[in-house]
Parts: sequence; C-alpha cells; structure tokens
Amino acid sequence: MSTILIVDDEQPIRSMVGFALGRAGFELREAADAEQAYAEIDRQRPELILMDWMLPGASGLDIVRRLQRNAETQDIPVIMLTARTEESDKINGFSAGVDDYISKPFSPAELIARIQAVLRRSRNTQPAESLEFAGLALDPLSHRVTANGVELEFGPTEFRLLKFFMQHPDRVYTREQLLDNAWGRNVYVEERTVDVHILRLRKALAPHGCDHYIQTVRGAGYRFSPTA
Amino acid sequence: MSTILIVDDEQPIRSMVGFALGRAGFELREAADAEQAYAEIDRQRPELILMDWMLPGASGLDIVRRLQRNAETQDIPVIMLTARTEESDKINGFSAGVDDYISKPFSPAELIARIQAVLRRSRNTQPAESLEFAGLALDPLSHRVTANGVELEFGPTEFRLLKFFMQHPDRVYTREQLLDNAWGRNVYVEERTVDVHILRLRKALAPHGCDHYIQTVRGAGYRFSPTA
DNA sequence: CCGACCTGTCACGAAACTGACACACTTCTC
DNA sequence: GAGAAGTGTGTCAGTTTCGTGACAGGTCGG
Repeated sequence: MSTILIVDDEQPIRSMVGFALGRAGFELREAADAEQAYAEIDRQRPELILMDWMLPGASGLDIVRRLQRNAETQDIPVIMLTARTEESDKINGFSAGVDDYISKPFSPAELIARIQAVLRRSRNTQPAESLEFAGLALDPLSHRVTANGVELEFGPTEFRLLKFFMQHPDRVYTREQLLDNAWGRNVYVEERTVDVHILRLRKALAPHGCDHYIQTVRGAGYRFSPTA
Repeated sequence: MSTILIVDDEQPIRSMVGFALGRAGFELREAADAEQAYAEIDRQRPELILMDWMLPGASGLDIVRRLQRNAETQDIPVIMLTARTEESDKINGFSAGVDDYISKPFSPAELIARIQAVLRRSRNTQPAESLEFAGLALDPLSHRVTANGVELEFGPTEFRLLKFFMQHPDRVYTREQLLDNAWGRNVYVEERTVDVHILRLRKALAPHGCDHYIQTVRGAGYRFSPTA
C-alpha cells in the first residue's frame, strides 16, 4: 500500500484526489500549506508527493527544492499539479527533481495512471536497500556512503552517479547514458563533464582502495565492477 | 540515413538547421506551416521532427497533439524549438509526447547531440546476450572478454571485430565484409588493415590457446570457428 | 555582502589506438 | 624450381581518447 501526500490549499481538490486515490488503493495524507507538508513528510515518509503549483506563502517548487536539499527527502518522487493560467511563470521543475506534471483540470484516470507510472519508474531506480560491494556501501535512504566503515562525503551529482553505478554493476555505460541517468534526460551538459565527476569519485574512493572499482573502457564509457 | 523534418516559418532558421544537419549526415526536409508539415509527413514518414513552438495559425503543440492522435504518426519523436526557456510550456509538451526541447538560440553541436540522443532512445535497442565458445566469452554489456576466466584487453576496433566474429561463427567473411561490419559501411580503410587486426586478435588469444579460433581462408578472407 | 561549496567547461599532456607500409614468409601455378 | 599472388608481422607516426589541474559561475547559508 502506497502512501501519497497531497499538498494543496484547496480543500475540494484534496477531496477529489482523495476519493480517486482511495478507489485505486492508495492511502492519502493531506497538507494545505508548506508547514503542514514538512510536518507530514517528517512524520512519515510518503512514497510520492502531489504538489500544487501555487500555494499560499511558498510556491510548490520552493518546497521541492528544499526537499531536494535534504538527504532524507531527496528521492521522494514529486508530481506537480499546475493550472493553465500560470504558464507564464518561469520554472525549472524538471531540473529541480519534479518527475511529472499534471494540468488542472485532470481526470481521476489520468491521475492514477501518472502516479503509477512515476512509482514504477522510481521503484526501478530507487531500491530502498543498501547497496554494498566489497567494503563500499551506499545507503539510498540515509544518503550515506561508507568505505570500510569510514564515511565519505559526496556532492549530490557524485552521489547520484555512484548510486547509479552501484545499482547497475558490471556493465558499461556511455557518457551519454550516464548523463541520462545521473543528471537527467532533459539537461544538456558536455560529455566530458562525466570524466571530471568520475575523477572526483575516484579521488574520494582512492584513500580506501576502492578507486579501481570504476573502470574506463576506452572508446565505450565507464563501468562499475568491484571484482575487477 | 535519417530523414528529419523541420517545421518552422522562419527561413533563416531552416537554412541554419539544414546546414548543421547536412554536415552531420542527416537528410532534411522543410515545412513552413502546419499544412506543409502534414503534407510532408504524409509523403514520407520522417524519423524525427523538429517543431517550432510558434507557428502562424496553429502552434507547434497543436500539430504534435494531432500527430499523437494518428496511429501512423504517433510514435515519431518530436523535438520542440522554443523561443525561450518557458518551462511551463515544457510541462504541457512532455505530456503531449514531445521528446525533448531546445531553446533558441542553440548551437549546431547541441542540436546534433539532442537529435542523436532522441533517436537512440526511440530506437529499440535490444540487450545483447553474452557470447561464448569453448572457454572464450564475450559480454557486450560489460564490454569484457575472458578466455578460460582470464580477462583480455582489446581496443575498440578489435573488440568489434571479435564480437562480429562470435556473432557469426563458422562462416567466411571477406576483408571487405569485415570492414563493413566491424568498422562501418562508409569508411575507407585498406583491406590489408584487417590482416593487422586479425594478427592482434590472435596475439591476444594465443596465450590462452584460442588463436586458432580465427582461421585464414586463403583467397577468401577469415573465419571464426572454435571447433576447427 | 561574503565565503564555502558544488558544478560544468576548458586546456594541456599523456597514453592508447589505429592505419599504413615494408618486408618476410607461405602457398599456388606453371 | 621460379615467379606470382596472398598472407604474417614488426614498426611507426598521426589521430583519438582520457586524466587532470585550473577556473569561473552559481547556490546557499550566515
């Protein structure tokens, strides 16, 4: 049973969504503003957040950005609820970590379909279990990496990159694929940037003898393989 | 080679894009408005559409929505050309089936990169299986070759050559065929170069007794046959 | 506003890869 | 057996690819 949090100041919307989700077998919790949202998330981590675009006080995007900065809440998928009248707002939702958008008004069927699509995607890429290979451990939930018991510090990008590698070990990925998976599909950065982050990962891993876990495959890309 | 359709009412833009795409080996067709776009798509299905956001009469998004409703055209990937990064427009576009966005002005390099990324994603890339013959194993996913458990190092060309051989065992290929398949259809290299790479393959395989897997067929070419 | 941190890009040198060539060697033809 | 044709192999320079340090812009908290 998935727990879903809706953050919207309009009570009718919350009711409608609650009704639709209830029929589809989701458990819904509600928040009317940013403060309640933080409180609810803190009380129990939801599996997905439906975030209204306009809220009294803070915009939904502000909340998403703040969630992104927090290691505990960073990987909760978010679906934005937007209204047509706000199209002129300049936003950068996808790069902030928003997984999908739904325009109001929406049908219950569309809502359910999108929620399930996002959940399916995020479950594939976010196993809640800790990943460990030969002394190198990464825990997606606590957002922590340890090598032989010693905690390592990584920036968000390097963390995502290492997480992706550890989720798909022993397989070569091109720079482009790594950009798609650790950066996002809709960002345009130079492929060589991947090299730099690989370097930074290796540098951080080197003191613990784990730098060779990431191998260069000339002409193809990079591979995470702790056994080699 | 891929045929790409650009739908844009500004002739200079079409020319610039045409120039950039021509250099990258794409064939470009042009449409200045919705009517021409439909006509071009109907005449020959393009592999990808570059759609201007603002068009006289209909917006690019309207065209995309209409294409989406038609079974024949709904799976043609679309890249939107937007005047500015109006992210809120992206919201509606992604849900309508737009695959990517490029903000004007854009560089030719970015255009090419995004087109190739979208094309690659939309093409069904079947995961290749691991190939093994008598102790010699090649895994396309991890990009690894092992002989009796020992890992062997190969450059990109030798790897492609060996992969092709192992995908088509027990069959003679001329040097020209090998160049076509392991190098590429439209590259010009001396046929004798194949000999050199065969030599390098054999050299790498020899310490593990696998060098005789590749046989010379005098006057014809080479053959991969582990049993012979 | 400042300073710490994260990020993307660039430039440079090092290393690896590649294709070509020359020559030695084998096989075939007469 | 001689010559011709086809193939094996060592070598080398040009090119490509990668590692790495430096740096500027951005973000965020104070």
